[in-house]
Amino acid sequence: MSWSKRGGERRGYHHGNLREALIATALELIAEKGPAGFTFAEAARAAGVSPAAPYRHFRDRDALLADVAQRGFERLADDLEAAWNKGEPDPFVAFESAGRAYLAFARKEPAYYAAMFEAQLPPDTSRELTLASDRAFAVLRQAAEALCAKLPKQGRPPPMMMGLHIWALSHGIASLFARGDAGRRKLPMTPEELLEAGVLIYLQGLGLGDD
Amino acid sequence: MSWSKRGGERRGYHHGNLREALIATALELIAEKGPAGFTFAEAARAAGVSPAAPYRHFRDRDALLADVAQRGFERLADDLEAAWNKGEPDPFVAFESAGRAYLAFARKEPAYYAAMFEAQLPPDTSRELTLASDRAFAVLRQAAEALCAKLPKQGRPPPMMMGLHIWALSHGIASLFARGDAGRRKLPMTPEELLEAGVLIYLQGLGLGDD
DNA sequence: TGTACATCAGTGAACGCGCGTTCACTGATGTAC
DNA sequence: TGTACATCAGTGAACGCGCGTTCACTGATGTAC
Repeated sequence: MSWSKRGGERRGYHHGNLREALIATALELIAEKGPAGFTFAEAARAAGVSPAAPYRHFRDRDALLADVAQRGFERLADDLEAAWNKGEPDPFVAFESAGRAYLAFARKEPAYYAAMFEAQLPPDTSRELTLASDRAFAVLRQAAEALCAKLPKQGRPPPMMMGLHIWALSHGIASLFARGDAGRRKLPMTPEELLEAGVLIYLQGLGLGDD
Repeated sequence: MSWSKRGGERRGYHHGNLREALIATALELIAEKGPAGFTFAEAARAAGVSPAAPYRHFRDRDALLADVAQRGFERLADDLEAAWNKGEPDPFVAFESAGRAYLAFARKEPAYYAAMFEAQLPPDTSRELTLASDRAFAVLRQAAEALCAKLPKQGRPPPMMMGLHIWALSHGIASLFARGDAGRRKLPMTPEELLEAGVLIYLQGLGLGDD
Protein backbone atom coordinates (compact mmCIF):
# COMPACT_ATOMS: atom_id res chain seq x y z
CA MET A 1 0.00 0.00 0.00
CA SER A 2 2.99 2.27 0.16
CA TRP A 3 2.54 3.32 -3.47
CA SER A 4 -0.96 4.58 -2.82
CA LYS A 5 -1.49 7.99 -1.26
CA ARG A 6 -5.20 8.10 -0.61
CA GLY A 7 -8.00 5.62 -0.94
CA GLY A 8 -7.74 3.41 -3.96
CA GLU A 9 -6.45 6.31 -6.01
CA ARG A 10 -2.92 5.58 -7.08
CA ARG A 11 -0.85 8.48 -8.12
CA GLY A 12 2.87 8.95 -7.82
CA TYR A 13 4.92 11.81 -6.66
CA HIS A 14 3.70 13.99 -9.49
CA HIS A 15 0.09 14.83 -9.70
CA GLY A 16 -0.10 14.91 -13.46
CA ASN A 17 -2.38 17.85 -13.96
CA LEU A 18 -2.44 19.84 -10.78
CA ARG A 19 -3.14 23.15 -12.47
CA GLU A 20 -6.40 21.94 -13.93
CA ALA A 21 -7.27 20.06 -10.78
CA LEU A 22 -6.86 23.23 -8.71
CA ILE A 23 -9.12 25.18 -11.01
CA ALA A 24 -11.77 22.49 -10.87
CA THR A 25 -11.51 22.45 -7.09
CA ALA A 26 -11.72 26.22 -6.91
CA LEU A 27 -14.98 26.11 -8.85
CA GLU A 28 -16.43 23.58 -6.45
CA LEU A 29 -15.39 25.55 -3.41
CA ILE A 30 -16.73 28.80 -4.83
CA ALA A 31 -20.02 27.13 -5.70
CA GLU A 32 -20.25 25.89 -2.12
CA LYS A 33 -19.24 28.93 -0.14
CA GLY A 34 -18.84 31.89 -2.44
CA PRO A 35 -15.60 33.42 -3.66
CA ALA A 36 -14.80 34.80 -0.20
CA GLY A 37 -14.89 31.31 1.25
CA PHE A 38 -12.34 29.96 -1.15
CA THR A 39 -8.84 29.46 0.24
CA PHE A 40 -5.62 28.34 -1.33
CA ALA A 41 -4.95 25.88 1.43
CA GLU A 42 -8.29 24.15 1.09
CA ALA A 43 -7.91 23.89 -2.66
CA ALA A 44 -4.58 22.13 -2.14
CA ARG A 45 -6.11 19.79 0.40
CA ALA A 46 -9.01 18.94 -1.89
CA ALA A 47 -6.59 18.22 -4.71
CA GLY A 48 -4.75 15.85 -2.37
CA VAL A 49 -1.55 17.82 -2.46
CA SER A 50 0.64 19.64 0.02
CA PRO A 51 -0.16 23.29 0.76
CA ALA A 52 3.03 24.40 -0.97
CA ALA A 53 2.28 22.67 -4.26
CA PRO A 54 -0.13 25.24 -5.74
CA TYR A 55 2.66 27.81 -5.69
CA ARG A 56 4.27 25.93 -8.57
CA HIS A 57 1.32 26.93 -10.72
CA PHE A 58 -0.09 30.18 -9.40
CA ARG A 59 1.63 33.18 -7.91
CA ASP A 60 -1.02 33.40 -5.20
CA ARG A 61 -4.65 33.04 -4.40
CA ASP A 62 -5.73 35.97 -6.55
CA ALA A 63 -3.87 34.61 -9.54
CA LEU A 64 -5.87 31.42 -9.36
CA LEU A 65 -9.10 33.31 -8.92
CA ALA A 66 -8.24 35.53 -11.87
CA ASP A 67 -7.63 32.47 -13.99
CA VAL A 68 -11.02 31.10 -13.09
CA ALA A 69 -12.69 34.44 -13.84
CA GLN A 70 -10.93 34.64 -17.18
CA ARG A 71 -12.14 31.21 -18.18
CA GLY A 72 -15.60 32.26 -17.13
CA PHE A 73 -15.56 35.26 -19.42
CA GLU A 74 -14.33 33.10 -22.25
CA ARG A 75 -17.15 30.68 -21.78
CA LEU A 76 -19.65 33.48 -21.51
CA ALA A 77 -18.32 34.97 -24.74
CA ASP A 78 -18.69 31.59 -26.43
CA ASP A 79 -22.23 31.19 -25.16
CA LEU A 80 -23.20 34.66 -26.28
CA GLU A 81 -21.69 34.11 -29.68
CA ALA A 82 -23.50 30.84 -30.14
CA ALA A 83 -26.80 32.40 -29.07
CA TRP A 84 -26.39 35.39 -31.35
CA ASN A 85 -25.52 32.99 -34.16
CA LYS A 86 -24.48 35.78 -36.49
CA GLY A 87 -27.92 37.27 -36.33
CA GLU A 88 -29.66 34.24 -37.78
CA PRO A 89 -32.42 33.57 -38.35
CA ASP A 90 -33.20 37.23 -37.72
CA PRO A 91 -31.36 39.90 -35.71
CA PHE A 92 -34.36 40.63 -33.58
CA VAL A 93 -34.80 37.08 -32.38
CA ALA A 94 -31.07 36.50 -32.15
CA PHE A 95 -30.60 39.56 -29.96
CA GLU A 96 -33.12 38.36 -27.44
CA SER A 97 -31.55 34.99 -27.51
CA ALA A 98 -28.19 36.52 -26.55
CA GLY A 99 -29.79 38.19 -23.55
CA ARG A 100 -31.23 34.89 -22.46
CA ALA A 101 -27.84 33.26 -22.88
CA TYR A 102 -26.37 35.71 -20.38
CA LEU A 103 -28.97 34.76 -17.84
CA ALA A 104 -28.59 31.09 -18.57
CA PHE A 105 -24.88 31.39 -17.93
CA ALA A 106 -25.40 32.96 -14.52
CA ARG A 107 -27.75 30.12 -13.65
CA LYS A 108 -25.79 27.28 -15.05
CA GLU A 109 -22.38 28.43 -13.85
CA PRO A 110 -22.84 30.24 -10.57
CA ALA A 111 -19.26 29.55 -9.59
CA TYR A 112 -17.80 31.13 -12.69
CA TYR A 113 -20.25 33.97 -12.37
CA ALA A 114 -19.21 34.63 -8.79
CA ALA A 115 -15.53 34.59 -9.69
CA MET A 116 -16.19 37.02 -12.52
CA PHE A 117 -18.34 39.54 -10.73
CA GLU A 118 -18.16 39.00 -7.01
CA ALA A 119 -14.60 38.05 -6.26
CA GLN A 120 -13.56 41.66 -5.82
CA LEU A 121 -10.31 41.07 -7.61
CA PRO A 122 -8.05 44.08 -7.87
CA PRO A 123 -8.64 45.53 -11.33
CA ASP A 124 -5.07 45.11 -12.51
CA THR A 125 -4.95 41.45 -11.60
CA SER A 126 -4.34 40.15 -15.08
CA ARG A 127 -4.28 41.48 -18.59
CA GLU A 128 -5.81 38.29 -19.97
CA LEU A 129 -8.74 38.70 -17.64
CA THR A 130 -9.47 42.14 -19.01
CA LEU A 131 -9.21 40.93 -22.58
CA ALA A 132 -11.54 38.03 -21.96
CA SER A 133 -14.13 40.29 -20.38
CA ASP A 134 -13.81 42.72 -23.28
CA ARG A 135 -14.38 39.93 -25.73
CA ALA A 136 -17.60 38.90 -24.02
CA PHE A 137 -18.95 42.41 -24.22
CA ALA A 138 -17.83 42.79 -27.83
CA VAL A 139 -20.31 40.10 -28.81
CA LEU A 140 -23.18 42.09 -27.40
CA ARG A 141 -21.94 45.25 -29.03
CA GLN A 142 -21.67 43.64 -32.43
CA ALA A 143 -25.13 42.20 -32.08
CA ALA A 144 -26.41 45.65 -31.21
CA GLU A 145 -24.70 47.01 -34.29
CA ALA A 146 -26.37 44.54 -36.59
CA LEU A 147 -29.70 45.28 -35.01
CA CYS A 148 -29.21 49.02 -35.32
CA ALA A 149 -28.83 48.69 -39.06
CA LYS A 150 -32.49 47.64 -39.10
CA LEU A 151 -33.62 50.81 -37.41
CA PRO A 152 -35.01 53.92 -39.01
CA LYS A 153 -32.04 56.25 -39.57
CA GLN A 154 -33.32 58.99 -37.33
CA GLY A 155 -33.29 58.06 -33.68
CA ARG A 156 -30.74 55.29 -34.09
CA PRO A 157 -28.96 54.96 -30.77
CA PRO A 158 -25.24 54.24 -30.57
CA PRO A 159 -24.88 50.43 -30.74
CA MET A 160 -22.39 50.56 -27.90
CA MET A 161 -25.09 52.00 -25.72
CA MET A 162 -27.61 49.39 -26.72
CA GLY A 163 -25.12 46.70 -25.88
CA LEU A 164 -24.54 48.25 -22.50
CA HIS A 165 -28.24 48.47 -21.77
CA ILE A 166 -28.81 44.83 -22.50
CA TRP A 167 -25.76 43.85 -20.54
CA ALA A 168 -26.79 45.91 -17.55
CA LEU A 169 -30.37 44.64 -17.60
CA SER A 170 -29.26 41.04 -17.89
CA HIS A 171 -26.65 41.47 -15.22
CA GLY A 172 -29.04 43.24 -12.89
CA ILE A 173 -31.65 40.52 -13.20
CA ALA A 174 -29.04 37.81 -12.84
CA SER A 175 -27.50 39.38 -9.74
CA LEU A 176 -30.74 40.11 -7.99
CA PHE A 177 -32.88 37.14 -8.87
CA ALA A 178 -31.21 34.38 -10.78
CA ARG A 179 -28.18 33.27 -8.85
CA GLY A 180 -27.80 29.56 -8.38
CA ASP A 181 -27.09 29.82 -4.68
CA ALA A 182 -30.61 30.19 -3.31
CA GLY A 183 -31.31 32.99 -0.88
CA ARG A 184 -32.28 35.50 -3.48
CA ARG A 185 -35.55 37.33 -3.63
CA LYS A 186 -38.73 35.66 -4.71
CA LEU A 187 -40.32 36.72 -7.94
CA PRO A 188 -43.87 36.44 -9.35
CA MET A 189 -42.29 35.28 -12.63
CA THR A 190 -39.12 33.59 -13.78
CA PRO A 191 -36.04 35.74 -14.34
CA GLU A 192 -36.12 34.61 -17.94
CA GLU A 193 -39.63 35.95 -18.44
CA LEU A 194 -38.67 39.16 -16.70
CA LEU A 195 -35.68 39.66 -18.97
CA GLU A 196 -37.55 38.74 -22.12
CA ALA A 197 -40.34 41.18 -21.34
CA GLY A 198 -37.81 43.90 -20.55
CA VAL A 199 -35.89 43.43 -23.77
CA LEU A 200 -39.12 43.39 -25.72
CA ILE A 201 -40.28 46.68 -24.28
CA TYR A 202 -36.84 48.15 -24.81
CA LEU A 203 -36.76 47.14 -28.46
CA GLN A 204 -40.24 48.49 -28.97
CA GLY A 205 -39.02 51.77 -27.58
CA LEU A 206 -36.48 51.77 -30.38
CA GLY A 207 -39.18 51.32 -32.98
CA LEU A 208 -38.49 47.63 -33.42
CA GLY A 209 -41.88 46.02 -32.98
CA ASP A 210 -42.58 42.35 -33.45
CA ASP A 211 -43.99 43.07 -36.85
CA MET B 1 -3.05 60.70 32.82
CA SER B 2 -4.54 57.55 34.22
CA TRP B 3 -8.04 58.66 33.27
CA SER B 4 -7.13 58.94 29.59
CA LYS B 5 -7.01 55.84 27.45
CA ARG B 6 -5.62 57.06 24.14
CA GLY B 7 -4.24 60.32 22.89
CA GLY B 8 -6.03 63.37 24.18
CA GLU B 9 -9.32 61.60 23.86
CA ARG B 10 -10.76 61.20 27.30
CA ARG B 11 -13.30 58.54 27.74
CA GLY B 12 -13.93 56.47 30.79
CA TYR B 13 -14.49 52.84 31.20
CA HIS B 14 -17.71 53.02 29.24
CA HIS B 15 -17.56 54.03 25.66
CA GLY B 16 -20.88 55.80 25.63
CA ASN B 17 -22.12 54.78 22.23
CA LEU B 18 -20.15 51.79 21.11
CA ARG B 19 -22.93 50.36 19.01
CA GLU B 20 -23.07 53.38 16.76
CA ALA B 21 -19.31 53.70 16.75
CA LEU B 22 -18.94 50.13 15.54
CA ILE B 23 -21.36 50.70 12.72
CA ALA B 24 -19.56 53.84 11.64
CA THR B 25 -16.26 51.96 11.76
CA ALA B 26 -17.70 49.08 9.79
CA LEU B 27 -18.71 51.49 7.05
CA GLU B 28 -15.23 52.92 6.86
CA LEU B 29 -13.61 49.51 6.72
CA ILE B 30 -16.01 48.27 4.07
CA ALA B 31 -15.40 51.37 1.99
CA GLU B 32 -11.67 50.74 2.22
CA LYS B 33 -11.44 47.03 1.61
CA GLY B 34 -14.82 45.69 0.65
CA PRO B 35 -17.20 43.69 2.85
CA ALA B 36 -14.92 40.66 2.75
CA GLY B 37 -12.11 42.67 4.28
CA PHE B 38 -14.14 43.73 7.25
CA THR B 39 -13.38 41.96 10.52
CA PHE B 40 -14.91 42.16 13.93
CA ALA B 41 -11.52 42.46 15.59
CA GLU B 42 -10.44 45.38 13.47
CA ALA B 43 -13.70 47.20 14.07
CA ALA B 44 -13.12 46.87 17.81
CA ARG B 45 -9.57 48.12 17.47
CA ALA B 46 -10.65 51.11 15.41
CA ALA B 47 -13.28 51.96 17.98
CA GLY B 48 -10.58 51.88 20.64
CA VAL B 49 -12.13 49.03 22.53
CA SER B 50 -11.15 45.50 23.50
CA PRO B 51 -11.94 42.69 21.04
CA ALA B 52 -14.55 41.29 23.38
CA ALA B 53 -16.54 44.49 23.68
CA PRO B 54 -18.50 44.26 20.40
CA TYR B 55 -20.12 41.06 21.65
CA ARG B 56 -22.13 43.16 24.07
CA HIS B 57 -23.89 44.71 21.07
CA PHE B 58 -23.86 42.18 18.25
CA ARG B 59 -24.20 38.44 18.29
CA ASP B 60 -21.41 38.13 15.75
CA ARG B 61 -19.81 39.61 12.67
CA ASP B 62 -22.78 38.83 10.43
CA ALA B 63 -25.19 40.49 12.83
CA LEU B 64 -23.25 43.72 12.58
CA LEU B 65 -23.08 43.46 8.81
CA ALA B 66 -26.78 42.79 8.63
CA ASP B 67 -27.44 45.87 10.70
CA VAL B 68 -25.39 47.96 8.31
CA ALA B 69 -27.18 46.48 5.30
CA GLN B 70 -30.54 47.16 6.89
CA ARG B 71 -29.70 50.78 7.48
CA GLY B 72 -28.54 50.96 3.90
CA PHE B 73 -31.89 49.75 2.61
CA GLU B 74 -33.67 52.21 4.83
CA ARG B 75 -31.63 55.07 3.47
CA LEU B 76 -32.14 53.87 -0.06
CA ALA B 77 -35.88 53.70 0.51
CA ASP B 78 -35.83 57.24 1.87
CA ASP B 79 -33.85 58.48 -1.11
CA LEU B 80 -36.13 56.77 -3.57
CA GLU B 81 -39.19 58.15 -1.85
CA ALA B 82 -37.81 61.66 -1.89
CA ALA B 83 -36.90 61.37 -5.56
CA TRP B 84 -40.28 59.99 -6.54
CA ASN B 85 -41.90 62.78 -4.54
CA LYS B 86 -45.37 61.30 -4.85
CA GLY B 87 -45.18 61.58 -8.59
CA GLU B 88 -44.81 65.34 -8.64
CA PRO B 89 -44.48 67.35 -10.74
CA ASP B 90 -45.35 64.58 -13.16
CA PRO B 91 -45.12 60.79 -12.88
CA PHE B 92 -42.95 60.50 -15.94
CA VAL B 93 -40.27 62.85 -14.68
CA ALA B 94 -40.54 61.55 -11.14
CA PHE B 95 -40.04 57.98 -12.27
CA GLU B 96 -36.81 58.79 -14.02
CA SER B 97 -35.72 60.71 -11.01
CA ALA B 98 -36.21 57.64 -8.84
CA GLY B 99 -33.98 55.63 -11.15
CA ARG B 100 -31.31 58.27 -10.87
CA ALA B 101 -31.62 58.24 -7.11
CA TYR B 102 -30.79 54.55 -7.08
CA LEU B 103 -27.63 55.19 -9.00
CA ALA B 104 -26.74 58.19 -6.90
CA PHE B 105 -27.05 56.05 -3.81
CA ALA B 106 -24.63 53.45 -5.14
CA ARG B 107 -22.16 56.23 -5.88
CA LYS B 108 -22.55 58.22 -2.75
CA GLU B 109 -22.68 55.29 -0.36
CA PRO B 110 -20.47 52.55 -1.75
CA ALA B 111 -20.02 51.06 1.69
CA TYR B 112 -23.73 50.69 2.33
CA TYR B 113 -24.19 49.41 -1.18
CA ALA B 114 -21.53 46.77 -0.71
CA ALA B 115 -23.03 45.63 2.59
CA MET B 116 -26.45 45.40 0.97
CA PHE B 117 -25.55 43.54 -2.19
CA GLU B 118 -22.07 42.09 -1.92
CA ALA B 119 -21.70 40.95 1.64
CA GLN B 120 -23.09 37.53 0.84
CA LEU B 121 -25.03 37.42 4.05
CA PRO B 122 -27.02 34.26 4.61
CA PRO B 123 -30.58 35.03 3.54
CA ASP B 124 -32.14 34.38 6.92
CA THR B 125 -29.78 36.70 8.73
CA SER B 126 -32.39 39.08 10.00
CA ARG B 127 -36.06 39.71 9.55
CA GLU B 128 -35.59 43.47 9.76
CA LEU B 129 -33.15 43.33 6.90
CA THR B 130 -35.69 41.65 4.67
CA LEU B 131 -38.36 44.17 5.62
CA ALA B 132 -36.09 47.10 4.91
CA SER B 133 -35.20 45.75 1.51
CA ASP B 134 -38.85 45.12 0.74
CA ARG B 135 -39.68 48.67 1.66
CA ALA B 136 -37.10 50.02 -0.76
CA PHE B 137 -38.54 48.03 -3.59
CA ALA B 138 -42.09 48.97 -2.65
CA VAL B 139 -41.31 52.57 -3.51
CA LEU B 140 -40.36 51.59 -7.04
CA ARG B 141 -43.42 49.41 -7.39
CA GLN B 142 -45.76 52.15 -6.26
CA ALA B 143 -44.14 54.57 -8.64
CA ALA B 144 -44.62 52.08 -11.44
CA GLU B 145 -48.25 51.76 -10.46
CA ALA B 146 -48.87 55.46 -10.68
CA LEU B 147 -47.16 55.59 -14.02
CA CYS B 148 -49.15 52.66 -15.34
CA ALA B 149 -52.35 54.53 -14.71
CA LYS B 150 -51.22 56.93 -17.42
CA LEU B 151 -50.91 54.17 -19.99
CA PRO B 152 -53.42 53.14 -22.63
CA LYS B 153 -55.48 50.34 -21.08
CA GLN B 154 -54.46 47.72 -23.59
CA GLY B 155 -50.86 46.71 -23.27
CA ARG B 156 -50.51 47.92 -19.70
CA PRO B 157 -47.79 45.85 -18.10
CA PRO B 158 -48.00 44.69 -14.49
CA PRO B 159 -46.58 47.52 -12.36
CA MET B 160 -44.63 45.01 -10.35
CA MET B 161 -42.78 44.06 -13.49
CA MET B 162 -42.05 47.63 -14.43
CA GLY B 163 -40.61 48.20 -11.00
CA LEU B 164 -38.43 45.15 -11.34
CA HIS B 165 -37.16 46.24 -14.73
CA ILE B 166 -36.10 49.62 -13.47
CA TRP B 167 -34.56 48.12 -10.39
CA ALA B 168 -32.62 45.57 -12.40
CA LEU B 169 -31.41 48.10 -14.93
CA SER B 170 -30.32 50.52 -12.25
CA HIS B 171 -28.67 47.80 -10.25
CA GLY B 172 -26.91 46.37 -13.29
CA ILE B 173 -25.51 49.73 -14.26
CA ALA B 174 -24.52 50.51 -10.72
CA SER B 175 -22.78 47.18 -10.21
CA LEU B 176 -20.92 47.19 -13.48
CA PHE B 177 -19.99 50.80 -13.90
CA ALA B 178 -20.81 53.10 -11.07
CA ARG B 179 -19.23 51.72 -7.96
CA GLY B 180 -17.30 54.13 -5.86
CA ASP B 181 -14.28 51.89 -5.51
CA ALA B 182 -12.62 52.51 -8.85
CA GLY B 183 -11.51 49.51 -10.83
CA ARG B 184 -14.69 49.21 -12.79
CA ARG B 185 -14.96 49.30 -16.54
CA LYS B 186 -14.55 52.46 -18.47
CA LEU B 187 -17.53 53.89 -20.29
CA PRO B 188 -17.94 56.32 -23.19
CA MET B 189 -20.63 58.08 -21.15
CA THR B 190 -21.54 58.54 -17.52
CA PRO B 191 -23.56 55.83 -15.80
CA GLU B 192 -26.23 58.45 -15.21
CA GLU B 193 -26.56 59.17 -18.91
CA LEU B 194 -26.61 55.47 -19.65
CA LEU B 195 -29.41 54.88 -17.19
CA GLU B 196 -31.42 57.87 -18.28
CA ALA B 197 -31.24 56.85 -21.92
CA GLY B 198 -32.21 53.31 -21.02
CA VAL B 199 -35.22 54.35 -18.99
CA LEU B 200 -36.30 56.70 -21.74
CA ILE B 201 -36.22 53.99 -24.38
CA TYR B 202 -38.01 51.64 -22.02
CA LEU B 203 -40.79 54.12 -21.35
CA GLN B 204 -41.14 54.83 -25.02
CA GLY B 205 -41.57 51.13 -25.55
CA LEU B 206 -44.55 51.33 -23.22
CA GLY B 207 -46.09 54.07 -25.29
CA LEU B 208 -45.05 56.83 -22.92
CA GLY B 209 -43.27 59.23 -25.20
CA ASP B 210 -42.07 62.65 -24.16
CA ASP B 211 -45.15 64.07 -25.82
C1' DT C 1 20.43 1.07 -25.83
C1' DG C 2 22.27 2.99 -21.66
C1' DT C 3 23.76 6.48 -18.73
C1' DA C 4 24.51 11.23 -16.74
C1' DC C 5 22.49 15.16 -15.77
C1' DA C 6 19.28 19.22 -15.78
C1' DT C 7 14.85 20.39 -14.84
C1' DC C 8 10.48 20.04 -13.11
C1' DA C 9 6.80 19.29 -9.71
C1' DG C 10 6.13 17.66 -5.76
C1' DT C 11 7.01 17.19 -0.06
C1' DG C 12 6.55 18.32 4.74
C1' DA C 13 7.83 20.99 8.41
C1' DA C 14 7.84 25.34 10.09
C1' DC C 15 6.79 30.40 10.73
C1' DG C 16 4.13 34.30 12.13
C1' DC C 17 -0.27 36.19 11.91
C1' DG C 18 -4.83 37.73 12.91
C1' DC C 19 -9.17 36.14 13.62
C1' DG C 20 -13.38 34.77 16.32
C1' DT C 21 -14.75 33.66 20.65
C1' DT C 22 -14.81 32.56 25.77
C1' DC C 23 -14.05 33.59 30.41
C1' DA C 24 -13.91 35.47 34.97
C1' DC C 25 -13.38 39.94 36.13
C1' DT C 26 -14.41 44.98 37.33
C1' DG C 27 -15.52 49.87 36.86
C1' DA C 28 -19.57 52.83 36.07
C1' DT C 29 -24.35 53.82 36.25
C1' DG C 30 -29.02 53.89 37.79
C1' DT C 31 -32.48 53.02 41.16
C1' DA C 32 -35.09 51.80 45.50
C1' DC C 33 -35.65 53.04 49.85
C1' DT D 1 -29.76 63.27 50.69
C1' DG D 2 -27.20 59.07 51.32
C1' DT D 3 -26.45 54.36 50.83
C1' DA D 4 -26.89 49.43 49.18
C1' DC D 5 -27.33 46.88 45.50
C1' DA D 6 -28.48 45.15 40.74
C1' DT D 7 -27.34 45.73 36.23
C1' DC D 8 -24.83 47.09 32.50
C1' DA D 9 -20.80 47.66 29.44
C1' DG D 10 -16.46 47.37 29.45
C1' DT D 11 -11.41 44.67 30.27
C1' DG D 12 -7.56 41.74 29.15
C1' DA D 13 -5.72 37.40 28.85
C1' DA D 14 -6.14 33.26 26.75
C1' DC D 15 -7.59 29.52 23.44
C1' DG D 16 -7.52 26.99 19.20
C1' DC D 17 -7.69 27.53 14.44
C1' DG D 18 -6.60 27.85 9.66
C1' DC D 19 -4.43 30.62 6.58
C1' DG D 20 -0.63 32.22 3.41
C1' DT D 21 3.93 31.64 2.58
C1' DT D 22 8.92 30.07 2.83
C1' DC D 23 12.44 26.75 2.82
C1' DA D 24 15.63 23.11 1.87
C1' DC D 25 14.62 18.92 0.17
C1' DT D 26 13.69 14.89 -3.14
C1' DG D 27 11.32 11.85 -6.37
C1' DA D 28 10.12 11.67 -11.34
C1' DT D 29 10.75 12.91 -16.02
C1' DG D 30 12.96 14.15 -20.23
C1' DT D 31 16.94 14.69 -23.04
C1' DA D 32 21.78 14.75 -24.93
C1' DC D 33 25.22 11.97 -26.20
